[in-house]
Amino acid sequence: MAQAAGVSQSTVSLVLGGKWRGRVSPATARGVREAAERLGYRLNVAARNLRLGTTRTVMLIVPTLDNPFFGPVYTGVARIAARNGFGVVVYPWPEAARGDGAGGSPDGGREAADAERGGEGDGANGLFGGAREAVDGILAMSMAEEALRGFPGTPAVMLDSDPAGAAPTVVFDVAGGARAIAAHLAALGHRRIGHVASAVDAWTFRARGGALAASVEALPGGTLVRTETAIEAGAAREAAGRLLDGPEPPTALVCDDDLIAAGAYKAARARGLDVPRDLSVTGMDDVLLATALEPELTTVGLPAEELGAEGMAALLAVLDGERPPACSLPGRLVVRGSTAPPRAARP
Amino acid sequence: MAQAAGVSQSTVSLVLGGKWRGRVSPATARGVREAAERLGYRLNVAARNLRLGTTRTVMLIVPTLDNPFFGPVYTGVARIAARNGFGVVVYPWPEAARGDGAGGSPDGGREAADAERGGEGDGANGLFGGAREAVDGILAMSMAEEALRGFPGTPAVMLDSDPAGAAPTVVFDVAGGARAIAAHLAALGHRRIGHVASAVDAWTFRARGGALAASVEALPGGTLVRTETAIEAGAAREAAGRLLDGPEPPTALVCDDDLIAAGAYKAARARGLDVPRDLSVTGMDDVLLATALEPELTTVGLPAEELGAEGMAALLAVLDGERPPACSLPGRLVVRGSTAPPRAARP
DNA sequence: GCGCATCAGTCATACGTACCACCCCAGGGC
DNA sequence: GCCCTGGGGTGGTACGTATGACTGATGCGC
Repeated sequence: MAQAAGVSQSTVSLVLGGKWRGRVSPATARGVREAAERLGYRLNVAARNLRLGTTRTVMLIVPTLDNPFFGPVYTGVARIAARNGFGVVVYPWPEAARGDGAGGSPDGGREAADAERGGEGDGANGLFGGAREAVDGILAMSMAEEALRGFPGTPAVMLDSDPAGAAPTVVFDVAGGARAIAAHLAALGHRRIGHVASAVDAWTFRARGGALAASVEALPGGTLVRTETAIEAGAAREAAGRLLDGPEPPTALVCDDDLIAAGAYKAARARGLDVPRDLSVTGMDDVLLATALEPELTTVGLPAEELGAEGMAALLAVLDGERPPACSLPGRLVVRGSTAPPRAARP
Repeated sequence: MAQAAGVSQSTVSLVLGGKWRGRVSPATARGVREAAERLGYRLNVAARNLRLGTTRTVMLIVPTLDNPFFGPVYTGVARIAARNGFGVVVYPWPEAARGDGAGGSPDGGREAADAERGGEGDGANGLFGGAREAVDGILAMSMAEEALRGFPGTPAVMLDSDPAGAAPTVVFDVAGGARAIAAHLAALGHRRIGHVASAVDAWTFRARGGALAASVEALPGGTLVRTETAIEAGAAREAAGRLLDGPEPPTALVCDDDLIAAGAYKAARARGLDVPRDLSVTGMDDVLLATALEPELTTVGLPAEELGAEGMAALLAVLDGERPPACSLPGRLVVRGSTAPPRAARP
């Protein structure tokens, strides 16, 4: 390439690296670029990374791609990253989110494959997957801190995760959201409230449940009945059904997220209950589904894109050697058609 | 590190790289691993990538993270990749999917940022973002082939994209799915059918629309009325409404995906029409939403995970220098509660 | 005409790994 | 005692880039 352009390798690096101003004449620079274009030559990323000791790329770890909620989070991250010359790569890591294998390396089945090919645990830590590990920083969304153990020494910020940990965090004020829902239902006259909780063992759900329980119990005459549900379709419906079929069924169901609320709708319909006349239902997250349901769902909207942006900003601070303060973003109660006064409170 | 373990750098590389069997004694190998553990030492990924000229990582490009449909696709890709010692990284690239900027580099705002910092287009092609570009192969989901222009020379397989292109493809048989829906509605007695099409200009939607139109027009007395909708919430409702408010409204609405179908439900309800008694509605994709709706949606389930797995297998073949044959995966019509004979056909 | 500054570019080196070629040593056959 | 073999390990080099130190040429002030 260098001789194709009639210059030295240094000059090629200068030009293609974009820092030629004042060192290389515009004419020469143009010549180099044209030669590169002609030959389809591009700078070798691995060599650059090695030389610079940096990749200017961060990794966003998410529990799954099945949840559209992470879309806007990525958007926020990518926006701030781009503005600062960073790239973003997404790494879905369900094992870490579920807790199994969170202590291990981020290789998932790779180690198994390694062993299969005769490795029998030699490498000890996952060695394959260059690009995935070659990042300057990590944003871990809805994860336990153990998830970071696979990346010792890599700067990290936790999103929507327990702020009590060692790593800096940016979280939603999910407790505030839960309190807002409780206050809304209390104002409508509800006292006997059901909580259809997510079975996922994550800080965000623990925090929602805790705040909800505290709010309801502080209510005169308030009682909370609780059940858990997996995310599989149908499971939420069954779980909500358990509460509705119990003695003294609740007049309102608070669901840990919007998808669970959809299950609650179906449980209500199956029992001939009208939402919201016979049963109020609330969700959390305000994803597209919330307005696709009939009636539209009362829920708490969480600023997902802002979370991503704040998280990336915090990570940039960490990379600059600073220690960003913990950050909590408030949600917003969105009252739609799924909540109303309980039957008994009406004339 | 080498002297900490009392061996040469070569031996460290051998041991940590996992190919020491027969070259290093087990005792020495253990010593090296212990020293590495003690020092928190790990092999440098960038150096390895440079030396080997490979990263054993592939990139899955998706149009957006907002759509849960891509979750299972990733799962399928990751499964096959892991089995073969490859890592997978996800790169959401909305600009490419929309067609604007598809001819450019995969840098999105990065070039803008570059210019901002004084680059004024010098680098020409995106130079930042080491990890994102350092991949051995690309799987591009629901993309136009132009999206690959940003990665000249990188082996690629297109998923759910126009099979007429130069790159190998793995697609859903969306045309077959559309025909199955048309046949189902025809069997129920529907003749006047509305098509609420996605405004996204992608092969998959063009193929759906084309097959549907052909099927309906082949029907004795069959007519198809068509409208387009954006993905924004509410837009689908409005679009469906346009068809329902026209002269001689259709007795069935075929929607390009499940989310659009949810909008159609709302349009029907707003007009006092019962689904499926007054109006049949169908979707496509069979995402979770399909069973969250009431009534549950008749739709076509697409084998998303299988698509990912087949795609990754095809990419591995390409990396081996082979030329995998085009592959088309059939969908499966799932008849649920949203379709029924039209009113006129009933006694 | 001379010294000095500036411009345009090159040289040489280091980044950390993988692996070929080599070396050393112990043991064994004869 | 000598050659051979093979196991166990090391030396040295190349991968392609970025960059500080250096060089040669040109222009300019005096």
